[in-house]
Amino acid sequence: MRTYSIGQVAGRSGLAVSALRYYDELGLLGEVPRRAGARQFPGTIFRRLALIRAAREAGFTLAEIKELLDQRPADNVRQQWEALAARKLPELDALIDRLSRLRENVANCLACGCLSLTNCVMLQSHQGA
Amino acid sequence: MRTYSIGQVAGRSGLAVSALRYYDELGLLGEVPRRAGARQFPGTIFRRLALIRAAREAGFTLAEIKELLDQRPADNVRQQWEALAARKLPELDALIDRLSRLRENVANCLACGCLSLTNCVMLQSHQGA
DNA sequence: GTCGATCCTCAAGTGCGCTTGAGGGCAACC
DNA sequence: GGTTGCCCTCAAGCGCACTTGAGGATCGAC
Repeated sequence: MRTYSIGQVAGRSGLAVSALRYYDELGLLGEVPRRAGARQFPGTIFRRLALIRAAREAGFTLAEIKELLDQRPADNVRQQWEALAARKLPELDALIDRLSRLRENVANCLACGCLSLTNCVMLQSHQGA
Repeated sequence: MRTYSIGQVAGRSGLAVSALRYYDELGLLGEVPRRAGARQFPGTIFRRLALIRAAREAGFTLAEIKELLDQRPADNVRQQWEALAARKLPELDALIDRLSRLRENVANCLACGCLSLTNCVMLQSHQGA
């Protein structure tokens, strides 16, 4: 079974060597065998890293991802994932909504020159109590 | 002309006292008069803070906001703002797009139980070279 | 005149996800 | 056997936007 050095994994995955070591330190990469001290990653590392990246981009923290990955396959991985995803979906939705509104406001301000400070949407909608 | 203590400004604006002092330190609040050492904010501070908040939420850094606010009113504030907004709009759009796609993927994964690891969109679209 | 609330400064700490640097090792190639 | 290249650990640093803590001043009320 072919294995990969940390440099090779970095090259293929696009992650920095330091990031991989950091993930390993956090325990995100599972058991990583060593030969003469050097890490020897199995081919399955790429799928794992892809999952980590996808989860990161979806807004999960590394701690949450670890929590997820720590489940043994036999355990309730799926339930865990569903729980995390279900928790994150509304957050994602809210974020997208908020950003969309802001985008509108920024565009409006571009049009109105809101720093003239008279009737800008952004200013009005955020006025303190 | 009524003035406000830092605590009052914090209360009204929802910002922490420490954050206000931090903004002041960065020069975001302009000239703030003092009496016996204590800051005495004019009523206009709330509008200014609202602008700062709006800009922050739109993704501007405090440094960018300072750059913007440092322009004297007579200067090209409007040009500056337009430049910043124009620079930020595409970033906002890209971010919104990315998040929307992720939202879809997370929703799909929720449906497919992607951690069974066979044919998940998220995994496939992020597979390394 | 002293208590408590509020204010001040300055330095250091926090959280997250890494990166950087110092100091060192092993393995292969020439 | 020396050089190159990749690997290692451990500790510290970074960026951003703050927060926290130590140590101290000032004010009004009682």
